[in-house]
Amino acid sequence: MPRTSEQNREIRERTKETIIKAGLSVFARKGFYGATIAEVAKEAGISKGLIYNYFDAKKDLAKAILQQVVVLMAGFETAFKETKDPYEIIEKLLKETFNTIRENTEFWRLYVSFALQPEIIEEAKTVFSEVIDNYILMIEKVFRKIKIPNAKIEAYEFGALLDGVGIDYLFGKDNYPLERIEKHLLKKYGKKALRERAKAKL
Amino acid sequence: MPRTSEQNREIRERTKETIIKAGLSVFARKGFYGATIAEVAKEAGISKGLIYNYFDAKKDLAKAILQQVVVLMAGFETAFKETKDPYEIIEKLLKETFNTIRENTEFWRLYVSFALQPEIIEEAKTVFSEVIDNYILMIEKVFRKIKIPNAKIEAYEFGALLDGVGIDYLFGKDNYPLERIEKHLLKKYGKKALRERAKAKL
Amino acid sequence: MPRTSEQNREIRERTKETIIKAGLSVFARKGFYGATIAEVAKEAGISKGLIYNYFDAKKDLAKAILQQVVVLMAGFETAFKETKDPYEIIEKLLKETFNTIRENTEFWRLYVSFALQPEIIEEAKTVFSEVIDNYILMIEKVFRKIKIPNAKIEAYEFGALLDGVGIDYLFGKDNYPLERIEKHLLKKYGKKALRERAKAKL
Amino acid sequence: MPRTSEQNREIRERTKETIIKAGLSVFARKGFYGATIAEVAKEAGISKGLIYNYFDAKKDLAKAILQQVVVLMAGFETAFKETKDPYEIIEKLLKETFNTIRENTEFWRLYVSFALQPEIIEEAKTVFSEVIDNYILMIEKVFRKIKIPNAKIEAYEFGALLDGVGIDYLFGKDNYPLERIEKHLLKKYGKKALRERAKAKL
DNA sequence: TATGAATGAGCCTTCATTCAT
DNA sequence: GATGAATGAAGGCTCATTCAT
Repeated sequence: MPRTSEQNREIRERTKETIIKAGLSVFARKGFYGATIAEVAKEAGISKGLIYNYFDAKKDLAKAILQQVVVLMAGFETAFKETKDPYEIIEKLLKETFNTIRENTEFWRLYVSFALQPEIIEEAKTVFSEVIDNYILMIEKVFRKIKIPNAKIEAYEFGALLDGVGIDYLFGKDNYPLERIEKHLLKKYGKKALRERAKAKL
Repeated sequence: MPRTSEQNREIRERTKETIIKAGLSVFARKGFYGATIAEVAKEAGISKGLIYNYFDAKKDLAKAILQQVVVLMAGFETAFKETKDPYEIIEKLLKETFNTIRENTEFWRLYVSFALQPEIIEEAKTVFSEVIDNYILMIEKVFRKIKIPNAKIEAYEFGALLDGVGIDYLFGKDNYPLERIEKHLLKKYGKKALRERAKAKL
Repeated sequence: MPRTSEQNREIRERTKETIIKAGLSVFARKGFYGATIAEVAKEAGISKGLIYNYFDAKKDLAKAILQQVVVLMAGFETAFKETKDPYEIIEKLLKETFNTIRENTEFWRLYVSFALQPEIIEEAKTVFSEVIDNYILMIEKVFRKIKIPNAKIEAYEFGALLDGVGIDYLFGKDNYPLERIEKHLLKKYGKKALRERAKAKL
Repeated sequence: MPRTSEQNREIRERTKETIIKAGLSVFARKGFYGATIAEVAKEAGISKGLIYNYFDAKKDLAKAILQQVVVLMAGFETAFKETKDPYEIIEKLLKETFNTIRENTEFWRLYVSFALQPEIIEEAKTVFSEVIDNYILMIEKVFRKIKIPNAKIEAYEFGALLDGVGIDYLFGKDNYPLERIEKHLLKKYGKKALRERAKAKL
């Protein structure tokens, strides 16, 4: 008895998911060139050939993974849309970012890798630009709400700061004082400090 | 009549230089895996084989390029050793960094690439860690001199900030408000602002 | 519908066989360095890449061929384990060896090549040493059984003699009086002659 | 002042000698394919280029080396032309051969290598055939003189025996009972034994 | 849908050979 | 005659991709 098309759809979806997940893992660990279709297949527990049933080429798998990364990052942002208190948003954002840096280091690396090698996936740059822009925009709004002067540029600074911490941590993982920096920034961008900065301008 | 060994030394030096320069360019554009020895040779205007007369393997060329990058960065630092006024150091440092980001974008990219792929060159991580550590240390001293509280962690923040700006600029080059951020930071880390921060602590 | 693993096993076995056979032929004709993976592939009627689906490196193919040679030689020996009459064993051994020299000349050449170039396959020396040792040991036993004095050293002589004939035949194939030497040795190591030698000692 | 053509001739001769000597050494150690022109040059203490001033190609150097080997072997033979006593000739021959096997192992290997890979030097086979033929012929004469029956075929056997010992020694150097075999053969081909064999036939 | 054997283009590397000096 | 920098052909090996089943 052949499968119904509904069953097939489900299978396809599940398999695709599996492949992307495996790809995410392998790509993050090895980078685009270092990763092998064979290894992705192995990690996914399927055959090499099957991957080509779902993706036309290695690059297309990378594209799908990129999308996944974007989705994850988007989810990361929207998580704060419900939070009302702007100070709380910032605090959560900081904590969440530091957690990501700490725990999903490889994931971070993938994110940077993609962005650094636009020759692999043209879309990468555009896609990430958007993500970053949104991120910055969100921060900007928050800053604006709490009357931080120069909100826009301060938002850029905030974003760069976190990206920079992430990068520097990647470089010198073992000795990087990630915790201390986190505390430092939590204070610097804490309610009290931000309020003072807002006042100072007046 | 054979060439004198002096002549040969010169030739070798020049050719090596040529290769490294070409390598720097190609590696920066394509990344280690994306770059091809053939392309490096073409860019250098020499034969593939000749490269192996100077470097044992692709990795060794990468290593040499890495060294070059380090030398440049080291020169970058020492440039400020003569400057006495701490406020001036910071100003110069900022301006210089922004110039590098703006003009040597590809160079920047290579720097990050290397650091992100320690599988390629083991030394990369160590080497960059040291460079960064020195950089941070220098800033820390300056901050300490002008009584910025938390000098060490502030130095880390400063370094991360600049790295982050560099990265974000790489991501979204065309729309990134590099100039405005530069101005912003020049103010934020300007004499006046820093003095206030020093006082504030008291 | 994918092939059953049984089918795959069969395919792999057959292909591997094909490759080894082609390798044996090409290696014997050209030697390890002279032989080309491309040529082996061509001789096997497959693509270059496929060889690496079965062997990690050229050396490993050589190793497999070496094993094949060893298997053949081992089979060669065991063939006489059933024969009881020691004189018959020697006669058969001689005839068999001369047949091999005559008909499997290339095979012989490969055998010697491998043994002469242990840089290529470390195991070669060990492996062949064992084969030879066994061979000598077998002869020694036979000699001992028929009371030939100095059985051990005579066995070494016997082995050297046959190896030497093989080599000399390789050198000067066309003019080498292989048949006459065979007859000569059949007589010299024939029942009658050996019995006399045994008696002589008394 | 330019060199006289006589001086030049001398220089050329000496240099050629040096190259061949170095080549002999390197080829013996590494085999034809394993040896490198660069290494030969280094061993000779000259430049790569200079070799091509004396030999058109690697093969031609090999050919010259081959000739050298032949000369050495020929000298080996002629050394006995003066000896009158046939028994002494055989004894000397045996001792000399075993010495060569023992001390000039690498040289032996080269000899065999050349003979085994006629695709490298076509002449090798012819040349060695001649050498061997002469060798055999000489033995044959000696055997004939002392009335050994079947002198010709016995000579072939004698030659094969020595070649075989050489090969087997190459295979299993460390454990091969070279000394004992030497003694054994010295007895077997000693005056007393040979005389008996001569008588036996009558 | 799924498998993995098979293909072949492409890349790194070696090294005999050439050539400017 | 001598040097060694430079060339380029060739070969080993990898791996994305195809295809028969």
